[in-house]
Amino acid sequence: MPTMIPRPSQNKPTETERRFDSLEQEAFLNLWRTYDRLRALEDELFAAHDLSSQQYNALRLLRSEHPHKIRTLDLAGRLVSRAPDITRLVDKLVERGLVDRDRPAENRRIVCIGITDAGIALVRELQKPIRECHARQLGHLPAKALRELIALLRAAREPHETPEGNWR
Amino acid sequence: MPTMIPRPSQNKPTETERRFDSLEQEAFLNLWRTYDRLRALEDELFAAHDLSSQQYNALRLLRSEHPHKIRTLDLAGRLVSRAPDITRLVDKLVERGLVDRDRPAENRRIVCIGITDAGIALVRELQKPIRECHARQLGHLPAKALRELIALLRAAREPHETPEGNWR
DNA sequence: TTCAAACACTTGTCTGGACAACTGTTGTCG
DNA sequence: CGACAACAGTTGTCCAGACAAGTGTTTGAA
Repeated sequence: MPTMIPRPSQNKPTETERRFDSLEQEAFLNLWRTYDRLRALEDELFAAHDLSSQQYNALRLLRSEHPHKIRTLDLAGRLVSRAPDITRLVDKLVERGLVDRDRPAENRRIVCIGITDAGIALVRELQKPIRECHARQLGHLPAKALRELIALLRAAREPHETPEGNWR
Repeated sequence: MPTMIPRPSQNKPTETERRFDSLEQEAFLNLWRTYDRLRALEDELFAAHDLSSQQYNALRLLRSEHPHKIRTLDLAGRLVSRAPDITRLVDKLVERGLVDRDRPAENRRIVCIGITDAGIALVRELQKPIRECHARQLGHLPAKALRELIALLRAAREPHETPEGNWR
């Protein structure tokens, strides 16, 4: 057995000691693995509608702000996952007529993005299948466990959220 | 307030009702967000060594099997994240001399991959900075919380793991 | 024995994500 | 007023990830 973390005594190695370098690493790799497994289910659903999860995410956020429009970089900052490529992400949604952009005359630096009726219709159409998908992902856990999981995840990333990090 | 899930009574909306379509969705989005935030820290470290987390993952796995070699698709199946592009992932590691491949004469269909001394040296060199990185990611949580988190994550993905899914 | 099916990758090709460099716009300070 | 920095995106370019189609190898059944 190659490199292994030092242990004080001769007990049998724990799961962490056998497979991971630290408890924190075990937690992170479990997080990564779980995300990967669960995302696969979602991806399948979104792919059937030619959407990525990030695109759907943007639509959901824009719908919740409707009829208000929001700035491009605001949108980027509120997505679940970091999105340096926000321009082209929005480009594709515009091409499909799901959102629209406009550059207000009073401040021509910014670009405001809003969801169209077609976009709202799509989100509406997806609502039920997505809820079912989430049920397949996590429906086997009781509500209590889900709430504990949510609380622990929040605590886990808390130091890494910027104060204005208002994702959803 | 646009589309919102029906509620039985007139209490004030819960966090879930205000921002998410279901508790399962809230859990999944928290999982995604947390993964995204924590991964950013890791990525920075790996990028400094021109590695992706998936590549490091492969190296770590190969090192743990050293001096045995393993088949390409075995390797792919044991990575944390799904890797349909395993060939080219390994290509890059071969180019850098971190792993080597050979095609055994007794079965020329398969390709076996092993880590080289240079690969072992790199993993060794990275071990300390990575442990520190994991501490930055999650060191603020007490061990008890980490263990609870790990258990919940395991339970969450359990139905979505194939029986032979022996990732690490 | 031969030939089709299964296996284990490999390659072609496309799309999306990442960073950096660039453009146009607006504050702001001498 | 004029120049320069800061802002808000946008574009160029590269690289990783995904799927599908292709290649070489082996098995196994007619």
